[in-house]
Amino acid sequence: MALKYSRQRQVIYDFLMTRKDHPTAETVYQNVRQEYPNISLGTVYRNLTLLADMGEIQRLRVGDGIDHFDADTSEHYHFVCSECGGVTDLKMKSIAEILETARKDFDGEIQGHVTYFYGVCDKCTKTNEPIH
Amino acid sequence: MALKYSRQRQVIYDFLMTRKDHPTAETVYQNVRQEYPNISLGTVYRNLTLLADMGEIQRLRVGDGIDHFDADTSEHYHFVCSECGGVTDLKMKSIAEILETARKDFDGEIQGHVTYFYGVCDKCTKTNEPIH
DNA sequence: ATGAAATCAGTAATTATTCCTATTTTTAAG
DNA sequence: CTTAAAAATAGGAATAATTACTGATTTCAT
Repeated sequence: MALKYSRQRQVIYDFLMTRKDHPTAETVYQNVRQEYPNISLGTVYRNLTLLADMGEIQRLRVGDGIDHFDADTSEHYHFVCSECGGVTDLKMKSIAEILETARKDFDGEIQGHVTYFYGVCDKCTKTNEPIH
Repeated sequence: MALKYSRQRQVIYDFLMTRKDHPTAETVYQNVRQEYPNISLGTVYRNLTLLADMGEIQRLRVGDGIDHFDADTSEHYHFVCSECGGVTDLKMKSIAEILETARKDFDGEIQGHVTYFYGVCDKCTKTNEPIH
C-alpha cells in the first residue's frame, strides 16, 4: 500500500473545497490551524504537493512568486489583480485551440499551456474611483 | 535626473542581447563576471529589475520558480521543456484575441495575459528514443 | 573641477519552500 | 483485539532565490 489516510490531509482538502479564492500554503495553514491547532506548516506543504501530484487539486503559479492552490481541477482560467494580488476564477470558453496554433511550426511535443490574465479587479476599480 | 548611466547595466544588457535562450540572473552573473570580474550578484539582480521596469527587457516566469530574462520585448510566446528545463521562443501567430474572449463576461479591467507552453523539446525527444 | 545623486560591491536578511528525524498514526494480517 | 511495518506527523533546521543595507565609488549637470 502506498498512500495512507491522514486526518490532516483530509482537513486541508476540505478547507480548500470551501474557498473560491485560491489560497497560498500559508493561508491554508493559518485557517486549518484554527480547528487543528498543532498541524505544522511542513505538513500543509507536503499534503498540498501530494494532492496536486494525485491530481485532486491544482497548483497555480501566477507570477507573484507564491504558489496558490485550487480544489477545482476542471479546465478554467484565472485572473490576477495587479493591485490587491487577488486570484479569482474567470468564466470564459475554452481557449485550448491555442495548442494547435502553437504546434503548427514547432519541433518537439507541446503537452499543454499555462495562461492567466491580469489587470485590475472589479473591487479595486471601484475603490480607486475619485470621491465626487 | 533620475537614471544615470552604468557600465554594469550596459554589460548586462549587452550580454542578454546575445542570447536566444532566456538566462536566469545567476547565469547572467556567471557570464558577465568573465569580462567584469568583480560585479556583484546584487548588481545583476538590481539592473535586471530596473531594465524590466523600464520595459527594455522582459522578465519571464515560467513556473520553475526562477526568473528568466529576455532582451526581446516584442510580442512572442515561450516553450518550457519539462525534461531539460530549457526555455525557448515559440514562433506562432498572435493569440491576443483570447483577451477579447476573457473580457466577454468579466467585471473588472483585463490588461494582459501571460501564456507559455510546456512539453518535451525536440532535443529531449530525440535523446529519449530507444537504441535500435 | 565639484558636489549631490545614483550606483556599486560585499554582505546580511528575508521569504517561500523543502528536508530531516524522532515520534505517532494508520492499517493489513494474525 | 493485538501487533508490527509503512506512512505520516510536528517541529525545527536547511536551502535557494531574491532583496535590503551600507560605506565607498562613479556619474554628470553646473
